[in-house]
Formats: sequence, structure tokens, C-alpha cells
Amino acid sequence: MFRTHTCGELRISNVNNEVTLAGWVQTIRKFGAITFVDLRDRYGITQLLFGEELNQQLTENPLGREFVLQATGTVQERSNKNSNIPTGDIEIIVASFKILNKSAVPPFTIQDDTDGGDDIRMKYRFLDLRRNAVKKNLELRYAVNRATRNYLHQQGFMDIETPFLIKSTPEGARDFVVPSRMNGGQFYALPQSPQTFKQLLMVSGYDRYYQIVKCFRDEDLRADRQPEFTQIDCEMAFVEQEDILNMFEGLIKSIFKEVKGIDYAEKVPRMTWEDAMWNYGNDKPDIRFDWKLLNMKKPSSVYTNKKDSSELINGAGFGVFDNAETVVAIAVPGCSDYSRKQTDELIEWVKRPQIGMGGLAFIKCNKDGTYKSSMDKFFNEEKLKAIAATCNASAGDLVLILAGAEERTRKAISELRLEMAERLGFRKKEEFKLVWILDFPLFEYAEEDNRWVARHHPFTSPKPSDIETMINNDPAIKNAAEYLKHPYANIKANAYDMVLNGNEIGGGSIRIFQRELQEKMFAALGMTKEESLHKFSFLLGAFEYGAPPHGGIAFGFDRLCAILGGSESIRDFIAFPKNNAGRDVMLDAPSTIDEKQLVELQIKSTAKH
RNA sequence: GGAUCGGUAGUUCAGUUGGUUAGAAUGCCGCCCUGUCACGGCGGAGGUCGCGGGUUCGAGUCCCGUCCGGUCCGCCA
Repeated sequence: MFRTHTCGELRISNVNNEVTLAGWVQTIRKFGAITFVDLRDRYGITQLLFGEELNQQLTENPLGREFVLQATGTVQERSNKNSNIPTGDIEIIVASFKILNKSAVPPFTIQDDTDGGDDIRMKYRFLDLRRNAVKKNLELRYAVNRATRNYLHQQGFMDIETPFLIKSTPEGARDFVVPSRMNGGQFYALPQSPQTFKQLLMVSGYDRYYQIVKCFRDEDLRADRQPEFTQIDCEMAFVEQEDILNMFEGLIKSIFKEVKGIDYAEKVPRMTWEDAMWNYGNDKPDIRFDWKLLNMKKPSSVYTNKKDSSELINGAGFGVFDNAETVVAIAVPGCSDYSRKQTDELIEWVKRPQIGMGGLAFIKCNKDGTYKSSMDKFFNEEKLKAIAATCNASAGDLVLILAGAEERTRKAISELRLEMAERLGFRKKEEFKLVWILDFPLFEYAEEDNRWVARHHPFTSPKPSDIETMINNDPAIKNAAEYLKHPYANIKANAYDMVLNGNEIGGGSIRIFQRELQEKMFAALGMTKEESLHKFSFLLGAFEYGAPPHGGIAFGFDRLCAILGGSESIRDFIAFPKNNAGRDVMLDAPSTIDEKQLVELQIKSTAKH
């Protein structure tokens, strides 16, 4: 037997027990005749005490960091206790030990506060994974996994595996492809999601399906995006949107409860996409803080039919505002005392290429009731006061104003809103606020191709009230500049996103389940009948044989874990992640393959010589 | 495809206006130490300043190119 206990479980009640432990040498502290060794395994750290009688053996078999050690001895109460670790009241008086394996000196210290940088830790990920910080994240990931399975199982969902070697589909992300040796010149694609399979399972009658499943997308990466990632993929038959929202609100609350011990009692608020864009400039608003945007001009028709409540600025004679398509403001609490240096720095911040604004106007709502702005030449104090009042700014607030083209300006102020909240500490990691975003547009206009693309995916159904608009109108866009006037621009989707603290953690839709409407959708996306049959005959065929109404949702599992763990980066929650160039720096993959393999795959011909 | 930050000892970093032998901490090695837990003390080894080219009497430092890593924009139904 290698061990009788783990390194995390012995307590004062075990005193005088004869035990054997096995683990890795974390630290060695030598004091002349006696030596302390901290032995570590997955469960914790236990202090070993090597007495004088073992000195000879230790000299002959010196220990080093990360050696794999087995030690047998007696548990005794420590004379000096360590309250920092659970086993800190006891130590093992070692009677005998065995080095099970030696270790090279590790390139960085295996400690909570390691001295290693990201690069070296990724290269030696198997060592990094020994560290508490990473272990804790993987444990959290497993807890989310268990909570998910428990809840969905209780609700009658069935885990069904779907294939990874599938067919490349148009639309959406770029596919990873796999050459087929047995079918020369042909390729499988790895799934971007099991979308069509789960819909087929609904046709087959498995009316509650789920899978915690890898998905693959060959697109550029970010801190929160990996080429292979995990989704909680779900689909239900005989449901409408309301059923899905309730079911998966339940899932996320169950995860909060089991993983974080949080009772998320209140109903998750719901917001239309239009309201999200209007009030936050963003389809995934962080509502941990209110800070709504103030639209100071009438909106363009991108955000349709909103009443303008303030025409304060028009005609005031300030060209920057008068000539701008959009002028939008936000009141930042408690920042009226910003110095010239601080406001200048904010102006530089919005001018960065990533934000791309020409400048930033501001109004300081001083605590003494006076107003001071960067536009004092153009507006008198009365006017400034009126603008500030419309922004719901209080004394002490700083009103920040951006002006410019609609889309860019809204995006910019949305970024500015998040940046200011971050700086002021309003984005608390341990505060969790959910919101459903509903009624997305079904289509987006793709300028480069002059055609419609599905905003969610091509299997998303339009709102019932929009079905006729879709069926009765020709999707062709005759005048690209006026695409917003096309009836398709206003069609709303039966789609929903779940947003947690400003991150999209899940999204789904009620699907199309009739062949005629699905064909119309493919046509609307610019596919010919032949193309759609070539790509999707299996799905269209399935719809001929009694497809039930159905819908579903998929959650980004890695991202959800990262947010629950208070991290920006999903890499910390993946055992073996890839870097931002899609490389596994530990394996050094991808790599070239043998010419023999290339020939076998018929990617390269044999006729070389 | 684009922007931006970084690359100096095993590791994390400092390195002034271009100027003698490139430093610190930590780790590593040796010696000392019977209650440490970030142990302590003394001593030691350890460098292709990412790579290539250029400017200069002289380059870690300036210029050009390139590779690697981080972050972001585009992209990601």
C-alpha cells in the first residue's frame, strides 16, 4: 500500500496513529540534526519531521524539490502549530522513507505565489497544474459540471453524444477541417456546435437533450476565446421561449447555489435588444451598476421608434454636436473633482485606435452646485445644468459626452461606461447580476456580400408576427445604402441571450421546424435551392417526418467558470489551453506532419522524383 | 488583416544621455544551524542582453527587419 492517508486529512485526533503518506516535496527546511519537509498532494500539505537518526540516510539519498516521496511514521502534536493550513496542528515523525522518484529542479516554484510567468507556466503546464491556484479553478469547473448534470438530470434531460467528424457548413465561424484518408480529397469538419444534431434528436423524440461538449471554431482568439471550447448544449421539444427562459434560469441559479452557495432568488430581469442598445450601447450590458446612457439627439433608425426626450443640443451652435449623427452622454458618480490631467487622460483613452473617437466632452457637476465643462465657450451654465439634469447627474458627478457616427459612438460610450465602472470599483467580482436579452433582429446586413446573414444562426425562427413579412417579401437588397428600409431589417428573432456581469454566457432560440420556412430562410441568406439541399438535405428531409416545435440554448462553459471564479481569462479554467495564436506551447502543436502522412491523405502526390 | 506592450542569470525584473568588468531578488550548489513553516547565517556558480542587419571610436540602450509571448480592434451564426 502506497499510502494510508492523503496529505490533507490528518488532524489532532490522529495523534499516535501510524501512517504512510505519499506526495511531492514542496519545501525542505534543515536545522542541523533535524529536517522539516512539507509533503504535498492534491489534498493538502503535511509536515514531515526527519530526526537525527535519519541524517545518514538523508545524506546518502538527498531530497530535492518535487521529489516523489513515501514516508511512514507516527502522527504527533506540533510544539509550534501552523494555523495557516488544516493539518497545521500535527506533523509526522518519520520512521522510514523511500524516494519513489527524483525530480529535476523545476523551472519555477510550485507555490501559490509562483515566480513563473505565463509563458513558462504554459510550457510546463503539468507543473503549473500542481499549484493551488490552478487546482482550485479546475475544482470549480468540475463543481459547475456536476451542478449542471444534477439539475438537467433531475429535469429529465438525457445526455446524448454527437459526432465530432461532421460536415462543413456555410455561415457562421470558419470550420476546422480534417482530411479523410479513405475519401481522398474530401474533408470532415469539426462541429462549431452540435446544432443540427440536437435538432434531429428532437425530430427523433428525445425531447430533452443535453451535452457538455467540445466545440471548434477556427477564428482569432482572445483571453476569453479558445479554438476548442466547451458548451453546455441543450435542446427541448414542445416548448416556447417562456419555457426555455424558466428552465435555464433554473439551471444557472442551481449552479450559483451548488457552486457558490448563492441564493439567487429574484427572477432574472428581461430586456429587449433594442432597450439594451439604447440604454447601454451594448447587447450584453453589465447591470451591476445602473448608469444608463443619455441620448441627446434623435436616434438614427438603427434603433427604431424610440422617442427622443431631449433636443437640448440641436441648434446650440456647437458644431461637434450639431454635425454628429449621435450625441450620447453618461453621468459618472463622484468624479466631478477630476483634475485637468485626469480628464486629459480620459480624452486620450477614447482616442486610442481601439475606441477611435475624435475627442470627449465633459461637464463637471461641482459639489457647490456650479458647473464647469469643456464646452464653456458654447454653453452657458443654465444649459450645462439642463444637460446634467437630463442625465440624472447629481452634484459631484462627471458627465462624459461622445459625439459621432451612430454605431461607433454607441460602442465607444459603452466601452467608456465599463472602463469608468472598472476604475471606480463597480465591477465587483463577487457580485453576480443576470439579465435576459430578448427580441434580437433575425438578420444582419453583410456589406461585403450585399446580403442578409443570420444574426444567431440560420435555424432560428422569426417571431410569429414576423413570419408573414419574411415569407411575403423578396430578400434581395436593391439599394445597399438603404438596407435599413428593407422589411427584413425589422424582423425580430425568437432568440435570447443570457448575460452575466456584462458577459454573454449563453444564447439560443426557438428553431424553425417547418421545411417551407427553413427553405425560405436559406433563400433569404442567399443560398440557391441546390446549395441548401447540398448542405442541409438531411435537416430539410427530417422536417418532412414530423418535426416537433423545439428550441434550445447553449452556455459557454469555460466562460461561465471563469466568471464564477472571478477571472477574465478562460485559460485559467482549462487544464491544457492554447495560446492566442492557437498554439499548444507545451506540445508545440500544430506541427508539420510526415510526407508519408500527406501522401496517405492524398494532400500531396507521390510523384515527387 | 491591423494596433499596442513586452523579450536581459533557471525564474521575476532593474539597467540613467550610447561609455570601464551588465545588477537585484529569488532559485540552484557548498558549509553552519534542534522547532521551522517566505527559516536564518556565510560563501559560490550562473548571461549568445530573442535572432539578423545597420548607425557609431563604442550598442542591452538608437534605427531597420524578423521570431516569440501578452492585450485589444477586425473576425467569432
